[in-house]
Amino acid sequence: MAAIGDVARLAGVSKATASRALSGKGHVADSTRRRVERAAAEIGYIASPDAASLVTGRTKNVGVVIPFVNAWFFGEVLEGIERALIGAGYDLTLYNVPPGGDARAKVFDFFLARKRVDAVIAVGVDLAEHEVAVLDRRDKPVLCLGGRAPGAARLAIDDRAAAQLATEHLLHLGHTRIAHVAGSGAAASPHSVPGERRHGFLDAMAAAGLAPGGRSNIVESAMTMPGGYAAALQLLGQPGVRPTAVVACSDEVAFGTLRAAERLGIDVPGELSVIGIDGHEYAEMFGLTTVEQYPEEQGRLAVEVVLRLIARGDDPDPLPDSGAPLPTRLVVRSSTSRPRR
Amino acid sequence: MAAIGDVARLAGVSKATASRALSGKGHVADSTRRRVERAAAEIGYIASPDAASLVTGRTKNVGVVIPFVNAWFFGEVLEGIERALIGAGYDLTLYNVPPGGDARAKVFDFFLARKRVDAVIAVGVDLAEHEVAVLDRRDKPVLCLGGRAPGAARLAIDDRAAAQLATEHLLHLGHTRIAHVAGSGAAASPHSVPGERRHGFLDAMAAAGLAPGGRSNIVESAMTMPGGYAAALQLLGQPGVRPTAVVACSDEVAFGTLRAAERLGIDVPGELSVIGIDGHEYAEMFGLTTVEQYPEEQGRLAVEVVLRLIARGDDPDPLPDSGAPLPTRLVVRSSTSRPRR
DNA sequence: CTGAAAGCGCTTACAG
DNA sequence: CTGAAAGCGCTTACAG
Repeated sequence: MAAIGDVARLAGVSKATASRALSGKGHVADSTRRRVERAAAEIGYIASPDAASLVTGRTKNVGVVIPFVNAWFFGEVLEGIERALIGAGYDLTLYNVPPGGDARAKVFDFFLARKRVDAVIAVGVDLAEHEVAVLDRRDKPVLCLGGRAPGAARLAIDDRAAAQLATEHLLHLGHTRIAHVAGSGAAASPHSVPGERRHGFLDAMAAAGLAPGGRSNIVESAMTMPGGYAAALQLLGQPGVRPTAVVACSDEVAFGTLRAAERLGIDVPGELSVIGIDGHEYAEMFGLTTVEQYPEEQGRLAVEVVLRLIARGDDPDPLPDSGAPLPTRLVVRSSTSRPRR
Repeated sequence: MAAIGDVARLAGVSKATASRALSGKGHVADSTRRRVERAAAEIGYIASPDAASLVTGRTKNVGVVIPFVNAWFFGEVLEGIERALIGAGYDLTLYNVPPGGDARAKVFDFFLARKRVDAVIAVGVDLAEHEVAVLDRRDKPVLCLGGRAPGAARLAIDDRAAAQLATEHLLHLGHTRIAHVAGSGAAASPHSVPGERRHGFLDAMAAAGLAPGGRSNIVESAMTMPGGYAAALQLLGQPGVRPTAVVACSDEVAFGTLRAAERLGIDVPGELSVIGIDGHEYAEMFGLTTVEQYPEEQGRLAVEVVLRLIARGDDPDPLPDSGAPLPTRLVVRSSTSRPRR
């Protein structure tokens, strides 16, 4: 295909000048630049990124490590990242690393260990020391969105505060028998997203002087709609005193809880208030009160930061970790109300 | 970082031999190979893919053009593609090209026009002649999954047959007043997915001798849960004779229809049967009867085919287009039953 | 402002 | 089976 030599020949200049004219780096006379640009357009020349990477050491490619594609939050983040990257002229190389899968080692030890990306955005995963080390050695910045990695920059909402706010909303309405449908692993991994949210729930309950909860009012489930459905069915179907409100670990879990309530003939919000966390695009349709976060915007922001990290090279700039948590907002809809007396 | 020269020096061989030993191409004495491998492992050497691409002309990278990431079908396909690609040692470069967006031109004219990918998998989009031409000129195979492109290989279910089967299920149960919640653009674009499904509905109705439908029994909506909800609210809320069954264009639309029925106090399946198409992971929870397809498996298959296309080079092999449509299956659950007499 | 030359890190004929 | 050399397509000092 057309190479830069062809453009140079056609424009009657050297390859060096053609390169400078096209990249905009270095001084080139205006008339020369136009001539080169015309020649390039004529033969449909576009520089080979691989050849350029080889000499510049920059690939203009960012790797994204993400545990799920097909879950609302992650899908939104991914779309936000993609849009921002394309806008900046960068490619996005996708590494889907499901929890507990065997793909993970291969991705870190082989794919990411090569020099195919300039940086990595890790979404919702915690990286081990040795995983970061591989990238550090290659001088590849790592940015964590949500998860954590030793020594890496990090962007995240305050999950604990979000769950606390959700719980306080219910307390403020007058609820006292409040249950929490937590994400799986919440109790076992206190620093995971489900763990932090569970803590926020407990914080708020404790501050209100309410029993910080025997196990009875916290159940765990997969953070999906069917997960929430199954868990809520158990929680709400038990004979005996029922909670008057549920803090769901995520909006999807809340949707499942809503459906379980309906199946059991429990009126929402008359007999049961339900609040979620996330700001899922379906929340409005379900009338779900929730603490919103903005994953697409988070993805966009992650790209902004990572591009800065790439640009700064080795400058010991302050990490953006110091920044405040990402924004979050309580949106009240029809799934929560005062408890029926 | 470690380059192949370092490995060669450490192993006491030439770069050529080191390259051959590591790539497994060309003959190398077993003892030499082991020595080279040990040396590579010792200094953590991994070949730079960019340098290799430059000489081989292969990037071991496949581009995926996809209109949405965050919609169940597309997310599943993407995960399937990613898994298969990683398994084969290929990278996946993601190009999210939402319908009507301005990203599309940039992706085809710039990103895909470079030589960064060996092939392109286009999921659920129809490509214009000039879009394929760009890739053809660079000898990049294109595989369409779902959509179409002039001259490109194609993999797809038979959407028309799927909708026809869904409708026949209802007819077989004894329904005659059957409505269709179609996807937007169904009437305007007969060859789009919603268009084909609408046709399948009409085929079945006509074959049963039922009025092929004044506009009254077909409504269009976005192919999402809120879209289906809004459309079904209109459809079912009208005073007058109500349909006894609905063929939803997709499972998500069916979920929305279910929710609309519930809101209107219409019992499913007592007063209304609902069937979807897709086999969404939530279908079981909703008790939704549906015609399943298998997007993750489709993604896997797409990779298999595209890798074959890459390997064959310029051989005029038969395109896999000739193949049968991808598999599909009717799964009956609790959302459909005989109409109440 | 422009050009000749070197070199980024590989792989692949071509000899031996 | 192995090595020396050329070359993939760029960019970037270095001169001028």
